[in-house]
Amino acid sequence: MSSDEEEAPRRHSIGAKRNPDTAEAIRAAALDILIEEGHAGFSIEKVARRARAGKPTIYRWWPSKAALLLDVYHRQKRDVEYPVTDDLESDLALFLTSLLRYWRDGPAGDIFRSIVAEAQSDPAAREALQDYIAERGKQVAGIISAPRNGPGLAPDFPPRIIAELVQSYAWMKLLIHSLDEPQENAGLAVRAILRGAMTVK
Amino acid sequence: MSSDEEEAPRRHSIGAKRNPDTAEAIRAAALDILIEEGHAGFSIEKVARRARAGKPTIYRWWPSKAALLLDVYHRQKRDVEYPVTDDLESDLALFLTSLLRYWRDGPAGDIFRSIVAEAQSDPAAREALQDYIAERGKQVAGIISAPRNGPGLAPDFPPRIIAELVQSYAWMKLLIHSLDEPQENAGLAVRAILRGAMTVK
DNA sequence: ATTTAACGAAACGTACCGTTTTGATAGGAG
DNA sequence: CTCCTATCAAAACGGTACGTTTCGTTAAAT
Repeated sequence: MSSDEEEAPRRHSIGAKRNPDTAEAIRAAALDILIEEGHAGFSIEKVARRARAGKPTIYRWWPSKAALLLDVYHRQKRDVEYPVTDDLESDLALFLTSLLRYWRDGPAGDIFRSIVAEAQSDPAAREALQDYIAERGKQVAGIISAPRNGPGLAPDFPPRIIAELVQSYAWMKLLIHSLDEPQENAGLAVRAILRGAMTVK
Repeated sequence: MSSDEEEAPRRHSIGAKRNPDTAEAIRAAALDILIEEGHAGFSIEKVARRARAGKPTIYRWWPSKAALLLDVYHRQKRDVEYPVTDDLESDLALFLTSLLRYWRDGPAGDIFRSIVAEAQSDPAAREALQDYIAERGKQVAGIISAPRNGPGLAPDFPPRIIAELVQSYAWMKLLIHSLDEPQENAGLAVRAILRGAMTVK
């Protein structure tokens, strides 16, 4: 149980401009701590220690925990598919399962979980999260509204609602740590959303 | 800015058994603080001060913040409808809109938000939350699977998936503070889930 | 009458918050 | 080349909350 836990390159000011190494060390430390200790063990103080950075340096560039987490999340390589084929249902199912896998297999899920939690305390984080989900919602709506030869969305149906349904399903699975359910469930959810779960009349 | 902010009945031990007044004062203080200051301002220390209770008393009966919050949430009068008529779609829409209204108009939404946030740090809270959602899921599945004269769920379709879709939609609206959207959206979501959003083939 | 358990109050050591101060560093403007 | 300026790490600040321990009290339980 050392005090810095791995990495610790001594750095210092490089003059009257931001040191990119410091910024990167802070982001890396934040990510590592989140992975190793989870949201409960995450603090700016620990990030500073591990990155060998001063706390003021962190607060100088990231006004809050949420800002740092959002930055780290956005810089993660996003391995999520947004396919557009002639089969809307399988496109949406593929999006959903790839999102769930992306959250499950890498650190992205842990980060996003923390952001959602933080957004319940920090109004600025909440706004950022609202904007983010709206943004992603548009992308999903892009899948949904793309021109297809096969059957598409009913013309009067707002694609945003469908996007929200898919997204919120993924959110809940993330937040209650049920990302490792069988893939069939996600497929069934998408099937319900697009083709309905009721008996045909 | 007084130190106790309203209520503060002096209490003491009533012998070798739990004092129900103390328990109630603690729950009331917790609720008030959550309403007035939100999740960010909520702490066991504040609850103790406001309830004129000792911190050990709180920890004696509620092992964590999450336990206290869950207790308070469960004791809220639950004004949510679980209707069963011959029209499954309107039943589910009524459930969903009444849940959203319940969260929006009273303190229940604030409490539940805090619980979800807390569950991202506290494993015990997470388990409790998993159990809770499973429990509620069964109730919703009860609506869905109830015998009806009208058309019901496709026989091969697991009701749990439908329940989860409806619940997760409500969760997201809660967590990003979008409970005051027009009711039509909830209706559209339910329509999609039950009858599909695609053009009929 | 004695044991037992809960209670409020105070204090403990630890951790983190967000901010301030200090002194070293080196780019940028004139 | 010289100052100005912004960044940096480090240390310390007062404040808050954590979860626990210690103490003196109250009164039910036995």
